[in-house]
Amino acid sequence: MPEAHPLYLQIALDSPVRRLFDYLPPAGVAGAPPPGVRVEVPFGRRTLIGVLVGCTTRSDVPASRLKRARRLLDEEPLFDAASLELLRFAADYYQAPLGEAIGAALPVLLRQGRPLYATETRWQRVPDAVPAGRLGVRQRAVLELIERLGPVTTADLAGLGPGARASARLLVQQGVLVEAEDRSAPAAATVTAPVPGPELNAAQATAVAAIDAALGSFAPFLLHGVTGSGKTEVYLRAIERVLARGEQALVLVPEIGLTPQSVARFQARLGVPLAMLHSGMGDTDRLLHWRAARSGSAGVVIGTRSAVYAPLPRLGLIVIDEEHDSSYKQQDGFRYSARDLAVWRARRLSIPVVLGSATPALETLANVEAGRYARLDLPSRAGGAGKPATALVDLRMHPSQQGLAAPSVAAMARHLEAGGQVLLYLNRRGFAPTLYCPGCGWMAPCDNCDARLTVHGGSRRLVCHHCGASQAIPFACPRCETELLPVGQGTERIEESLTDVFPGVERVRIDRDTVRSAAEFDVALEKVRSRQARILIGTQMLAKGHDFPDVTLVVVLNADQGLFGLDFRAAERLAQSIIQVAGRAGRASRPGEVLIQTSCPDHPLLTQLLAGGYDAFARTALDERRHAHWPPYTHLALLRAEAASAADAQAFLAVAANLAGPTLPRGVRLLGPAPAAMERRAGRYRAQILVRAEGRAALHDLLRQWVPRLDAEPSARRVRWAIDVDPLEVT
DNA sequence: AGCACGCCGACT
DNA sequence: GTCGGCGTGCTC
Repeated sequence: MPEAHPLYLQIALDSPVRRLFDYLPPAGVAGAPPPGVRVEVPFGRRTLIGVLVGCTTRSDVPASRLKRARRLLDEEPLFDAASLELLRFAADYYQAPLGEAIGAALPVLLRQGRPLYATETRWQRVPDAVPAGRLGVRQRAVLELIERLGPVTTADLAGLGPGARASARLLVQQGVLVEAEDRSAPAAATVTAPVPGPELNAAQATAVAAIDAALGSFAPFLLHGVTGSGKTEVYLRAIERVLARGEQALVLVPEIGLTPQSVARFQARLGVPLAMLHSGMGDTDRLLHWRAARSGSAGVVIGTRSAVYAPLPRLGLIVIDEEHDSSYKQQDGFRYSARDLAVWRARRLSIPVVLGSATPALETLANVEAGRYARLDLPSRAGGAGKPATALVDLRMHPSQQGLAAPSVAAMARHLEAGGQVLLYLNRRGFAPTLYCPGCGWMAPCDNCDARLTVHGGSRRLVCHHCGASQAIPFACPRCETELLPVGQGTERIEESLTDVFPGVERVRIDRDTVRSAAEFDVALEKVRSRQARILIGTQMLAKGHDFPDVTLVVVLNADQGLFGLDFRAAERLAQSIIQVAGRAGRASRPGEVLIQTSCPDHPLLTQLLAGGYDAFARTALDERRHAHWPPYTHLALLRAEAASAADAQAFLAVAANLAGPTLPRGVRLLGPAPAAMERRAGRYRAQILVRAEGRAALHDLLRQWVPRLDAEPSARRVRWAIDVDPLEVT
């Protein structure tokens, strides 16, 4: 019978083609399946699994070229309407194919076609079917078991010993048994008695009350509290209220912050089943936890960036811990900000969202300033530890000896003498950042990048921190044969020089070279906690999340690196690092001390930070941003291109600039095309156009016309290009 | 992104 | 003669 109305399925496919694809419904499917179900379709010469996002009776593609979908994989949608809307918004906002956004939201195994629900195989008799030939012992045993119990599961068969499953399969082949996949009952949720939390201080109680009063409506909060002020306790109390209403909570944490200990703390305090979503988990685990979130059996989901898409049928609160953390922005492929999408999701669902940080992003502070977010302050450190005394060490007056100025060494001696631990922070790994020839001025360059090679002593190699290339350290200058000199300080060199400065004092270095896995991190942390190590040397890794209760002195070895960064966010990042790393000091009863080594002690950023803390710094920095027309007072998108030749990349961007149109939307400007700060990287030449807009709507008006034109542009195929909306780095 | 087709160099 | 290099083009 011919169909009365043609019905086409609009399918989102995880393919870089920024388009939906129309298909005829699978054979035997009548009516419109619900959006959100997975569909297996032929695509070119391959078979892909996509997600149905809508049905239509008209298609731009001639009917003769439409293929028929193979089959539906689901009876019910994987995403509810609100989740699908979030994904549509994300794809539109970040100019990504919807299929790519959906791909980010789905566990790998579901993308590969694994069933939505956990299933269990059951075997049962085919009525009246008789075995064709003689049966083996094991096959008879299987049939007898089914005679007694009815349909049996794998677990039942296991009692018959090994090989019972194979026997059952043989019987299926003979037509005596049939095999069915049944939805298995979800594993019983483990519920423990909640452990009561500590007494709240006044500020904490106020914060909890404010969040509690907002439950059931959209209300964004900035929970601003210094390290150790008890933000987590506020999250926990707020989540308790949410759970009491029969709702679920979503907690986003930075990549490094999701440790078994922090999950265990949530689990113990709340006493509800908790799902965890983390990129480090195996595919099977991820699927199990995703299912627990979707079924509602998990009361709380705690996860990193991609957990913002977790399916939560009764979501009542979102928490974003360390909201300023850059790991919330995906830096490749589908470049979304989990923090910003979380706020959007909260608005869509009319629920509160809590952004916690000791060093909020300037964007977030601007939202507070504009009255869009309510601010909740946790001023004092829980446990009453005082603010650390912070001072600058002027490197012009006290030249550093192997990275350490005399006042820093004296302070270290004092704190070690008093039984404290010392933390040295230097955001530069390796032995020395340059290998220099005093004879002719040559500095070992990377062959593939516009960068110098870093000297690594441990491996006795020169390593490029941008492309990963490495080579043996040359014995002498290749140009003039003079003996070469490592110049500058890396964490490795600092650690080595401490042998002379503090002989016999045990130390531990924590950076990507010494700590490659979570297990190694735990070993290093244990050395610190057990006080076996007295001095810690480390990079950014040390500034995030982990507490070092016995550290009483923090030395920031080189603040100058961040003072003159090319990126407009360099100062913000430096201030955040300093405050975060300083927060590691003096957590216990002992007062902490922080020293910041710099050649520019008069730099306003540093003086502001010292005199008025992060808030004072932020006010100044926001003023500067306003005057310089940077975010959060403007909105950015970055079109990056890279190609084997500099000319190709530049040529494409010149075409791209023209494609933006003779008249740009009001308030929109194109800055560039210009070469990237490091033009050559990993052997490819990079260039970019920065789009700056007064208003977000105007920016997106441009992007929605521009990006499809770039897609259609033939010369675009000669380069790799990508668009980054709200980029974190613009250099 | 895959996966084809297609048109020019070094090997059995 | 053909194996295979990666340029160009398409996927409902």
